[in-house]
Amino acid sequence: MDTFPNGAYLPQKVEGAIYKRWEASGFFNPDKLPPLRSTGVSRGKAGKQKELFSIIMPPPNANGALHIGHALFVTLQDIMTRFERMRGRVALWLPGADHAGIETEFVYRKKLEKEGKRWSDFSREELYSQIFEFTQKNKVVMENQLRKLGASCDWSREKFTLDADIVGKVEDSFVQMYQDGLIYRGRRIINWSVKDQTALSDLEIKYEERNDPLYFIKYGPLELATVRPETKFGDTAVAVNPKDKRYREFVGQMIDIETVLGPAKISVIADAAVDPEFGTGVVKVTPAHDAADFEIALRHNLEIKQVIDKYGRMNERAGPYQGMKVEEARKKVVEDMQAKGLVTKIDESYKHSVAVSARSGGIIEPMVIPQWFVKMTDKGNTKTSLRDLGVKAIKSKQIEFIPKRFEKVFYHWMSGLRDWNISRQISWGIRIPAWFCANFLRDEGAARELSARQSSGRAREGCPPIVSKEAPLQCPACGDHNLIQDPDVLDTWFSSGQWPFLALGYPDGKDFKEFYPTSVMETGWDIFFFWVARMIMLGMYRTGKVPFKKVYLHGLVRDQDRQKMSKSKGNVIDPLGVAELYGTDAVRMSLVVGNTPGNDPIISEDKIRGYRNFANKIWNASRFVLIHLEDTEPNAKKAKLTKHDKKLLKDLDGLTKQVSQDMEAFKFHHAAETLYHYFWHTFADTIIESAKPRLQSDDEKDREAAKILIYTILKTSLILLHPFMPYVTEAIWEHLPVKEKRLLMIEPWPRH
RNA sequence: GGGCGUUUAGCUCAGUGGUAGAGCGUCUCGUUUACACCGAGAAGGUCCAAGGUUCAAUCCCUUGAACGCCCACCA
Repeated sequence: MDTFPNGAYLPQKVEGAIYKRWEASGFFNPDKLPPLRSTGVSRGKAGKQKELFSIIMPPPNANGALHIGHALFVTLQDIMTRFERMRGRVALWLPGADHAGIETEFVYRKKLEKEGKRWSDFSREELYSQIFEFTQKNKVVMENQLRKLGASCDWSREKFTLDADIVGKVEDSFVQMYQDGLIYRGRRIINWSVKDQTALSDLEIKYEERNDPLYFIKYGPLELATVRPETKFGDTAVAVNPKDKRYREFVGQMIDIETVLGPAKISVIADAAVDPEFGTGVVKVTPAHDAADFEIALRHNLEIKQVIDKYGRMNERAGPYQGMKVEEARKKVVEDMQAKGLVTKIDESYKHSVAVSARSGGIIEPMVIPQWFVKMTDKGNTKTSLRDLGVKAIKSKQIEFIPKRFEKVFYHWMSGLRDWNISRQISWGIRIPAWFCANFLRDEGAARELSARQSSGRAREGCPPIVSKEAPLQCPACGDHNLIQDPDVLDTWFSSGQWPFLALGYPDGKDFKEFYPTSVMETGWDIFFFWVARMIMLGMYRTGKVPFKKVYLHGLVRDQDRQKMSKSKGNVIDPLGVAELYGTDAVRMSLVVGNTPGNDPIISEDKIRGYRNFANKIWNASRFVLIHLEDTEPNAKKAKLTKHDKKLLKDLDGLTKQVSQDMEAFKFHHAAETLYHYFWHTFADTIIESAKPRLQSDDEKDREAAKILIYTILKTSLILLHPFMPYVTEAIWEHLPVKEKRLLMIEPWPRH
């Protein structure tokens, strides 16, 4: 028994070697799984149909170390995979890593800053290769961390979102969607992040409540309220509600107004979007810098006049205020208007929401800049309406959410879908496969001076963009040879939204044909819209099938005070650190027990310690059993089981059944807790205790019965516990006196 | 302004139309040779509130409260 030392279980001494043995066995690879021993039939053959299980790992961002949230998904997905493998399925868990465009670019910017270098010191190509190297290094670190956490994924199939074949397929999708009219180059109001110097999608911004003064300003005969007087240079109308009797006489008129730049004329329009209750019921319309105003401009064909530039400074239209930052200009404009007596009132108590970049916190300036958009809805065309495709996938029950309530969340979000801006003005990512000729660029530049309706509706005067995977030699319309590729890159979620089928080798790959649609997608609810909803829509569009049959959504790991863990708060639990300290199994158990789908789990070091104790309990109870076996399996023929023994073994079957049902129903928290309680308080505290005197009995048959009893229960318990606590169970399994023993990871799950 | 969720023991959470559950914590006892990362035992709950359905409600329905979250073109 020297390989099975006394005393405490020391995970640090066994985990590394065990993972190596698993990996070397090849059993992570579904192609290399051996037949099931119990039946002798080949794995996965139930009837003639192979029973497959597949799960695609949400690729972690290759820009840093894994955090506790990653440990949570590893635990849940590994539990599923190990369970399915043991019950005989051809189980594939496909790992990957994400280049994570904008996030990685920001991380790398900070890294450069720390090193005293500047982003602008490098060419685009230099930066790209530097960041590529950076992600490759991180990827290796992450892979080893995933190993440490016990992930039984098939490393031979690992994919990176920038692998050449993946990039090619993403470009194919772009081209296809362009041809289908699902992707278009559009001139619409977008979220411009001044700080980040890129456009962001609606999901990448958040709203912060601010207290800004509301200025009441004279506009000739009218008076209106605004928080942004500095944008008045971009006003192209004044709007009132069509039902508002107060202003009826002005609608359709040009009114004379006095401004800080002198007298001017502006038209008054009526639009239902104006709330007569707000302020004076009159609103200035600034289509270039306000999303609502842009919509109004579309309805009334107003001119779009940009007055703020990409750096958040006033442009030439602002006259004397040109070059000032927005905040500064606001102050000056108000002062000058006050001097002219144009400000009638200032409401200092006004509260409203301001859009900021969710990532950097920088202010969002709505602007009209040409971008690439994915059309989310297509009236009447259910084949190309991404929204219709997505809704259909859920309505038809081809996809089931766990927990179910996310169905409602999904429909709700889908109902309000707006077109998705997928171009980012950054370097790191998949470059947009579109080329522009001089004519195109001239035309797009000129379009800035056109009205909303003109620029969106008119036939192009210039050439269209050339959307193609390969660089074209010349513009087919004008013959220009000096084509430049669109400098922008794709939103990361555009590529990761296609991950399930891309990672499996769509459209011709063997894995794609075999494993798609995948069995389950397991991820956090925080990226439900970003990722899950888009995978569903893009999967349906591109492959005609759902990307997965079930979606299991876990929550955000929080600390004892329910706070989100973050480095700045200093409340993070480093999963690798605690795994080293208390053992991986303890960390995994603490992440799964008491954690129901869709809810945020709370984890503390105390909880982890509790399961460290449990691992130790398993270790020692096993040691006790093995000491009494003296290295041989107990002989059933010699044993005389009592009625009570038989009842206990029947209870064990009940446990197996209960746990199996829980696993199949994705109630991992319940299965884990049931096993914990059974092993410790039923098996160790009661059954082993009462077996002690019998193990000393003079009656050989009674002695043998006691051995059979505790050995049988131990064996079954180890199997059932293995998906949850793979290391300690495998470590003990090595010492069991089983003939022709193989790894516990492929031991058949008991019948139930 | 819409929508979603939560509310059960001191803490973290399960759970069921039929006498309320676990872990941790607390208290008492125990130096039993697998384990002190242990064992035996105990205390501790109007299951958020009110009303309804029912023979019976913590669970189903209605209304409300508190807390949390998501969505939204709040000038």
